[in-house]
Amino acid sequence: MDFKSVEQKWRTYWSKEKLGVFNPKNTDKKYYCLEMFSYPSSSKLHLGHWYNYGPTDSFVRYKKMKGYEVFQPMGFDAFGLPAENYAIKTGIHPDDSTKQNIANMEQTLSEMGAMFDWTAEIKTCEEDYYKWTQWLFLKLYENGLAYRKNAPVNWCPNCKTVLANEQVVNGACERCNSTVIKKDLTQWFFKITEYAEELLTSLNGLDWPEKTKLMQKNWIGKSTGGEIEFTAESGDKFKVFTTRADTLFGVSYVVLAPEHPLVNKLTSKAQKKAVQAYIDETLKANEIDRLSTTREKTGVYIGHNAINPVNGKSVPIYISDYVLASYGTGAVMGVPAHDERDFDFATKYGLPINRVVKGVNNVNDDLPFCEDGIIVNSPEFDGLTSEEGRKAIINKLVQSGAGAYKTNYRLRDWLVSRQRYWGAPIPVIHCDKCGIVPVPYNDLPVKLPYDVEFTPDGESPLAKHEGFMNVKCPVCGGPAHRDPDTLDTFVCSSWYFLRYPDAHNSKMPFNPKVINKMLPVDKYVGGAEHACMHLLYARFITKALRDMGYLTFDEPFKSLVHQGIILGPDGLRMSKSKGNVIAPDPYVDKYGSDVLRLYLMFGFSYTEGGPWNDDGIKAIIKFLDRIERLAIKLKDMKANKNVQVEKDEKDLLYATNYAIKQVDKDMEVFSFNTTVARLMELLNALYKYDLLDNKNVKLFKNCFKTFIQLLAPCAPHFAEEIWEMLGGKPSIFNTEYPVCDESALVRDEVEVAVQINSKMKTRITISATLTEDEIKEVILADEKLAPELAGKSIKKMIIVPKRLINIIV
RNA sequence: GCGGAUAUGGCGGAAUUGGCAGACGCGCUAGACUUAGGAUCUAGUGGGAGACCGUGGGGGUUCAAGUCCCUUUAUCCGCACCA
Repeated sequence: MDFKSVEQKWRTYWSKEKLGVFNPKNTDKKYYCLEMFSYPSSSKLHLGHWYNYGPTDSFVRYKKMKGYEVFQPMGFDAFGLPAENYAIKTGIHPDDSTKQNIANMEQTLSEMGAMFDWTAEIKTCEEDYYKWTQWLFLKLYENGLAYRKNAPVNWCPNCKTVLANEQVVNGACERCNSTVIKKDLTQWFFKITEYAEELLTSLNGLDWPEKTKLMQKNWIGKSTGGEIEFTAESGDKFKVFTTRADTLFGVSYVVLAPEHPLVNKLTSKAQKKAVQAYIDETLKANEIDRLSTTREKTGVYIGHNAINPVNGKSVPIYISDYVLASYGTGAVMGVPAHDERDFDFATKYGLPINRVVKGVNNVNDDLPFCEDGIIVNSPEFDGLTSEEGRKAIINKLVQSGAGAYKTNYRLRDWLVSRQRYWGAPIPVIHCDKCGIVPVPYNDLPVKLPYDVEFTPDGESPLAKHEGFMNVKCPVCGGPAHRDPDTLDTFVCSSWYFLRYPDAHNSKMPFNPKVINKMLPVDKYVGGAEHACMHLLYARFITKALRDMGYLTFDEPFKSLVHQGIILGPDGLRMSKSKGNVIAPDPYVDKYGSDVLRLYLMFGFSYTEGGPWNDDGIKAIIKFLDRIERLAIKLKDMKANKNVQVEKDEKDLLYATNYAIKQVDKDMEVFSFNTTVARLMELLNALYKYDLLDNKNVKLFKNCFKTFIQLLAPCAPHFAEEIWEMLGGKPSIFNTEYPVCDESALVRDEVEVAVQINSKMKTRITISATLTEDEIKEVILADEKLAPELAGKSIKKMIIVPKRLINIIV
């Protein structure tokens, strides 16, 4: 088959017939299947795109044949850092390079032959999209969900620029190799923590991979405990958060994060120098290192003490980098006897280690003992369990005003400011008189100016652009300036699924009437690397918009699937530097897009992925060749008068209906490799039937046509061509999906395994309808088993219907 | 470090969820057909002469474990400014 012209022919046909275009009249039968849109990083699709979009398109085509009105949109997550870096390197404007990349990707996406609804395409860098991203920002601001505060950024003192974590290599700037430090900037945050509890609890109702739900759960990191107020000798008060209030009597020191606001004030003169040196060092460390439990604990005494509210004891205040300003209160109490990190710390700095919990029932309670137990050395609380003690101690502190119950989340508010050009400008104006003034809705979008300079010299191109920066205050009319920052691209992707069903609305980001019918997304398919960020942000935005009254659903993605990762032939992640990148295009050129798609479906477990291997391609080519040969043969086969349905025909019908049933089941759960395996089995059965002299041609042809229908979602161009060759009316995707005839699957006899003492002995074929007693009779009469059973008494017989019999002697 | 996952023939991968391990395919072996074969068709293919042994290693539960429990090793993914 000349696949090039065939594939072109059918793509043209599909496009003419608007096969992929959603018909809103059928919204009641809608199936919204969404693949994560791609970043237009280069001009070509890589295998990862193919792996995400190809098999998922087969799923969508399968759903279409099952009678759904499918909606499968595609777009581009077009803002982002790489385009800007590329501009700095080459001078090519991000707008130009991005648009060029998108045009190329659209071309290759169309060659894939996926049934995307291009009429709903989105590009996040276009004004008619980012206008609404800005609208979203203003809505969140209006509802108290966007606020400003100081937060550290990676700062390269040499380039005078903010760096992404990715651009920091071993603590140094990737460009100039200077040591990167943390620098505080006032930045915008979204208050995702306000939804922490709901984001956690409503995970339960989602049809998502369990591991993804678990990762989000851990990421949100709920812990319950108390906030306890210590008073410094200076009179300043600060709180610590703890889940182990039961160990409060064991506190031998407290630790503030080096960034804690009180550090400067409380540090004694004598310790100033040491403390400052430690803080400077901390600014260089990244968070992963700081939280490492095996890293040696370091810290500095600040020359000031604090009073433990429960017993009035004075304990030293330290700073240490293992305490993070961003979690809890930025201060912790040190209980060396019952916490490993505190134990290490106390051992190193010679601090007292006071046991206040004992293990029960002879458990090994060597220190540090971090489990719950019985309280000791804590006057009126001795003898309580840890559980009771936590409550009793917090209750006492509540009365004295020095403590409170507190639920803490590891989840932090979402920092959305980026000191960069290529993103959606933050629609806010700063006025000396009026303060922060949101840009009026009528003035949206705040357009990104095109005429900017890209130099790696510090300030972002927007901050230097006077025409952009200088504006009149919308309130007082006085001189004011724009916010020079742009929004994190995760903001753009946190609501794009809401835009697709109403992509051309120029009055609103979306019409609630439309999208409340079209959403939630029925199936979302994309990489597992998004488990904690994108997927959490999208859930948050959905809930926020719901609470503002725009949406009537609580969750954006009802059902979620992660595809795996295709590795290089060496089993390692593909990368240019390793030289193991496999490009899809040569395969598409040589064998066609159906072959590549089918191989991706057959050669891997979809959710696992794995190393690329050329040999697998051959299997697919052979498979399609076999189909085509049989089709050509069948085409000229004249219907005969033989309409018998005997053993061979029954076998063929069994194979056909078994395939219908299994393929249906496997497609539904994205088990594409077994889908193709079942199709190969059916083809083998068809070939076997073809060997017979005396065939029922009509039945043969019908089974083959059913086979082609089952194949169609997986090899769409090829199947259309064969379908047409056999006199079928295109498009095959408008035909009804085959229905399994269960009666063809009923077997009179079944083969069961026979074990003696759980060891496989033999297999016997018995009638499928036998009762347990009858089976026992048959077994005992079986001559193969007689010698095995001779002289032994049967203790027990375990019968698993239609599968196995285990005789215990 | 923390969080999440994975490990099955020479290879990619199956296994109705505790019930015949290795579906389907690649590769390999033999045969058929052919002027020819890196095409096609047919048959075989976990290891071992064998009793038996086999799902990363060790231990356990069970009539029965790839599947459940404990423990251990290796590899991969994410960690909040890559998207």
